[in-house]
Amino acid sequence: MQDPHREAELNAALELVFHGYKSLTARPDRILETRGLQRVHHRVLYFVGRNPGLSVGELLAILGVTKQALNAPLRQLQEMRLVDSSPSPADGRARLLRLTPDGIRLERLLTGVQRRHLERIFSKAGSASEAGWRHTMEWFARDPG
Amino acid sequence: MQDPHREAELNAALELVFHGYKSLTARPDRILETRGLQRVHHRVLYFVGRNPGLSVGELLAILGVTKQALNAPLRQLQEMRLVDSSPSPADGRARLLRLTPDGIRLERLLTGVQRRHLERIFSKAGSASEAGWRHTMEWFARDPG
DNA sequence: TTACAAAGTCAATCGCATTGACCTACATTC
DNA sequence: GAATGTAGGTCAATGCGATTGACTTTGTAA
Repeated sequence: MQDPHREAELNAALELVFHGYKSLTARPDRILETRGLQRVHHRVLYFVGRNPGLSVGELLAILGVTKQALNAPLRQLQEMRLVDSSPSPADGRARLLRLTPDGIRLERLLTGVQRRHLERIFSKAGSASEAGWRHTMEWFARDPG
Repeated sequence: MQDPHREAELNAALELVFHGYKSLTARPDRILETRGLQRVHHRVLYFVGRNPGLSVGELLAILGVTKQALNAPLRQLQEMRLVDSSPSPADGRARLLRLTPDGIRLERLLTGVQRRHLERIFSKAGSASEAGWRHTMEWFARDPG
């Protein structure tokens, strides 16, 4: 990092990443708050919504948290009738998770806000820039850090 | 969001943002941990490093936290001789913050890891994709959410 | 039958933030 | 010069999301 101009460009890029993350979660967080829920509940709703019928253990692996961390929020979502669990026919120990109709509605509301936000940004940036954005972001997944 | 294919693309984009944020902080966090420091300390070092001589109140505004939240980490950084504060000549109430030589070294280590990470990704993606990425990300700053 | 695996729960602790209250030092205004 | 206001610092209580550790129940598999 000899070039001070390049260094400034990379600093700006860093701030763009942090700002992007923050602005994508701000709106859903406000909606969650009105229902007494937090970010973790959205994450659960999102992944259960994308993977209906997944087990608790699979969800833990996706979220990368301990079962103790998941316990309270998941129980709360079940008490609120947003998530439903039933024993697996294949393995009676495993509980398979799915969203209830209310859970589907809330998940669509929360994630919909985020998708519309991204859609708005992509449409302003243009499809060529979107392709470059996507191509760049995909390299993150290939870089262990 | 009628088009299921577009919806899946936007979901993928959402996950890319979250993953990018996580992977950019993972390495610095490991370095911080070896010194008994956390994310908040890096944020302070970064902004003091970019804006030497800024006041505590200005730093609070940039970070968007309360003075109580900043108090402990800032004191710790001063005790570790990474940040230095001195009364403003213009206004004796205000404390102006700057990094010490050790603070500059640690800040360059932490942020350097992140810049090299981004640089690696940009060089793999290519400069056209980088331009599209940047152009897209800049729209986040213009969108109130 | 014995051993292992999936899930759930209780307790203690930590990190990072909040609000509220209060203090000192210094500046500004009247 | 006195009163008021501002910058900063600190203590206490609290919330939330996470951790590790220990233990139980239920069901599967060797």
